[in-house]
Amino acid sequence: MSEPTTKERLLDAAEVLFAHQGYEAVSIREIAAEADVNLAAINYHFQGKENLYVEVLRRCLAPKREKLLAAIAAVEVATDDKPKLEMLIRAFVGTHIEDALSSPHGLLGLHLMSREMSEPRHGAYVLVKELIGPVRESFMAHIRILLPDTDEKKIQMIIGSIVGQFIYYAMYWHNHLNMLGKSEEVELAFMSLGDGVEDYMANVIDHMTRFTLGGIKAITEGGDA
Amino acid sequence: MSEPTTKERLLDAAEVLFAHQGYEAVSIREIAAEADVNLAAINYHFQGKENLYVEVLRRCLAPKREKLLAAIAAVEVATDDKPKLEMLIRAFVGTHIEDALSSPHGLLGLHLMSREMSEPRHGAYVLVKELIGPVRESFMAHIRILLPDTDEKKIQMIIGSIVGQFIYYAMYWHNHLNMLGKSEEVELAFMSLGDGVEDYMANVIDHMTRFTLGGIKAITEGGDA
DNA sequence: TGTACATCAGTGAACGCGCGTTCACTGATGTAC
DNA sequence: TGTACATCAGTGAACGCGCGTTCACTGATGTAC
Repeated sequence: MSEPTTKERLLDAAEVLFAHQGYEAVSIREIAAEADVNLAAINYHFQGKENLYVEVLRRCLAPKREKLLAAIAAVEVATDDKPKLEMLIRAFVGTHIEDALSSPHGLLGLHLMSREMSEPRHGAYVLVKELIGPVRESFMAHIRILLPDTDEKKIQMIIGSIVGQFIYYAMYWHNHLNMLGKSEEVELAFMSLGDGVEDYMANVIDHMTRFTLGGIKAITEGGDA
Repeated sequence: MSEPTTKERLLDAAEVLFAHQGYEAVSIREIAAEADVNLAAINYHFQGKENLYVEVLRRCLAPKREKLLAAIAAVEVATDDKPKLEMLIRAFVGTHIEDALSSPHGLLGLHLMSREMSEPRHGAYVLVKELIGPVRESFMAHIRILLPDTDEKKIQMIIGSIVGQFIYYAMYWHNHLNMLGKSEEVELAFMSLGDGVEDYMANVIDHMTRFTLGGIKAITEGGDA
């Protein structure tokens, strides 16, 4: 492949920095230095820091959306003799976790979702809605079919419980990585983290799938209230 | 009561601002203006913005810890003919949610926990460990007794699932409030929010208790893996 | 083929602003002798 | 009781710094005639 253009190098550098430190904590001087590019090039190519951020997000949320939609759709065509609800939950949770922990792209997307959750600032959150919204719709549609007698409110709460969990578990891993570098005397580790990222992901996916299925069962089988 | 001192007014103003906007987004000029106090008074009384933040946190996390420890302890002395696990979960989740949504104190504490989760910056997170750590220990000890044959790893994951959920639900409400003011055309509302904060809290506590109990059942009754 | 002009990627230096912080100061209250 | 000094809460103005952004510019490539 040919060597990346200035614009691409800026996007690459910005992605890593934003993913690890968040929007405000990164200065465009850092980004320019990391990309080995002139400071003014950022404004030349992106007309400002904000817009660079949006472009970085667009570039990392789009593949995430495709992966998730594909994973959800794959459940549809699976053989009928397996419990579809479990497959659906595992596909949704697994794809999210793996995407978030396997690449800076994924980490950034997650960081953003988490960030927008606690402070929905700039136009960035419109992007989140735009790119992640369809995934949510698709997932909800499948859940509705698999849990036909469950009212909308319960379904929304179930999804809230799932999203809350995986954001927490993914952020937990992310912090673990960050803390390793700083090596202060304090330990963040509430949970043991398993043996490497592969091990951690497998544990989390398995736990979340079982826990969530149990939760759904408890929510849907009782009387409505 | 006597009129609050300059120091107290600074703490009060800083608490509200930090709780709603986070640490970096608030300038000490805003705080001083809101407290109707001279700018330099912040450094006179607190030797810097960072330390003011820490003092605000200390003031709001300490009562939170006491409430939570009391709620957990209350389960211990309850009559024996009720399911203790459900009481414990409900007490933990309910106290957290109610504290977080009923006062700026609580909201700030939650915001911090969430913030430290995604970016464990300054010494503030040491405070979180110090003040919230004992709550976690107490909760875990009770869980261990109620689920005697469950290994430590599973218990840690269960707590992760609980904490992830309530941070998500509390932040969701918080964002809802923030968005109301801005009134952009976009809607944040993935979930319907119920009729006021009382209604929302009741719904969330009920949902989370049932969902979590179901999840715990599913995790603990199957074979180990 | 040669000249004139337009477009475009990239550059170096500076600008203006808001930030947290500092400093010399005031005026009131308390304390020692 | 009176004087001298120390302590303390609070003040107004300025400082230095890093930030995102702007501006005039260069040099290379493409296009028209």
